[in-house]
Amino acid sequence: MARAALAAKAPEERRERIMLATIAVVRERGFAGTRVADIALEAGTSQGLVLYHFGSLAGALAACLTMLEDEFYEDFAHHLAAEDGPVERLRFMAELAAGRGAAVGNWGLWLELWARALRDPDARAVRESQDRRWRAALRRVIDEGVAAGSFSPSNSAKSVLRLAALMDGLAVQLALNEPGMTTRKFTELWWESAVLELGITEPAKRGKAPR
Amino acid sequence: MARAALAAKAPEERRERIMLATIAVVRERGFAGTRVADIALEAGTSQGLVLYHFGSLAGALAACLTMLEDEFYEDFAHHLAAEDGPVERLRFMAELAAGRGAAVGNWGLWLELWARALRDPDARAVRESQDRRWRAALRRVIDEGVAAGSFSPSNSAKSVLRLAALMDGLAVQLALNEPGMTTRKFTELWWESAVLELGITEPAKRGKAPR
DNA sequence: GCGTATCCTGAACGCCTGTTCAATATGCGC
DNA sequence: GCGCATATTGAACAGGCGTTCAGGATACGC
Repeated sequence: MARAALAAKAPEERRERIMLATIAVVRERGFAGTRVADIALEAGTSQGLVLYHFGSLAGALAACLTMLEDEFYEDFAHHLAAEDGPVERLRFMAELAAGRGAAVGNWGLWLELWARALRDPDARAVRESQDRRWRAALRRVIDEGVAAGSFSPSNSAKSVLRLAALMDGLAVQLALNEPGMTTRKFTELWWESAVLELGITEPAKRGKAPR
Repeated sequence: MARAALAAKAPEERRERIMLATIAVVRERGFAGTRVADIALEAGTSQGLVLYHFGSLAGALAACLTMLEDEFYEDFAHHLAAEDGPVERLRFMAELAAGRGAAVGNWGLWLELWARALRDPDARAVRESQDRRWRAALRRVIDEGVAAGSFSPSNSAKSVLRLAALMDGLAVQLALNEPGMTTRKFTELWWESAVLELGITEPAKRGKAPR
């Protein structure tokens, strides 16, 4: 029984280890620089096995993309629900976005994804889905804040677009280590914009809200 | 004499044609997908000549990067100076950014550049230089507006960062053809943000300023 | 006109790398 | 234990592609 479970799981574990290795390599070398040999080395398996499980290098990359997507969102939704009010939730999103460097898939990976999405339909689908989910979450938090009287945006749909876009733009600088751009600065700049956009009055209890 | 001038220029023209071809191919296939053969075909020359002039594929790509940089900025600086006030100039920058799709090097190329800048020092230098120049221009326009009494930002340094980042973020959506994101929407969203950030009162005379 | 430096070509070379495959190992049902 | 299905390996293969190179064209100085 124990051995049966192990046996049934062992290949699955190998498979997952390969996916994790793929993410690691992509993060280090980029999509264009990722080789089957690198993945195999990182995963501690043979090249053949990578192809056995995923059919091709492209297949492995695609699998790692969808894994990234799910992984990130699972964490996010879980933690977001734990926050106890719209202002806190918004604050949480700001900090999470700023911290994507440390969390799963740093922003560099996102830049890679954007560029790849220009040509690869899989990448495009993943990034579009991510984006949609992120904006929907933002939208929900803002609506909640409006209902609670904490926010008073002049046009909440536009505010969602702008605040989401601002995050992406700040992320570019963060990912490229623009001198002067830090996680803290990211949060600060974005939060001030949110305050301006949404007319936030009540300060967030969590985190060190700038000004 | 005429022949001498022709002879002296012909190789230079060939060289430039190759650079232009390189840009064209990169725009179509991306950096990772650009081959020496593609460039040669596009330029109507032999593969050998590309290597003769630029030493290597990487050399050709680097040359096309710096060419892109100069080309864009030349146009920009020229037209910006032609506008006749801070509000108009700011408006011009918004429209130019939104229209980078049509102008030299569409936004897709920029995404490529960002991703490449993660690993390639040349790309990083180009994109950093571009970014710095763009922000400096924004800064100058804003300062001018403050001096003229048209703008009253609470913190102009931060406004520059945010407005520049917002452009990049909106650009991602534009480059990826996010449904609902158009050149017009780009300008509209950004301009409203600028109004909010800078407390612009006087409307721009040029262009169809939203609201 | 002739030699020479520069420019240009296209074929050949050789490396890199994704993929295939035959052989081997592993574990499970019986 | 036996046989079969699945998993795993590593070596060989093949195609793509950057780079090299030997040769030819071109134009200029003399």
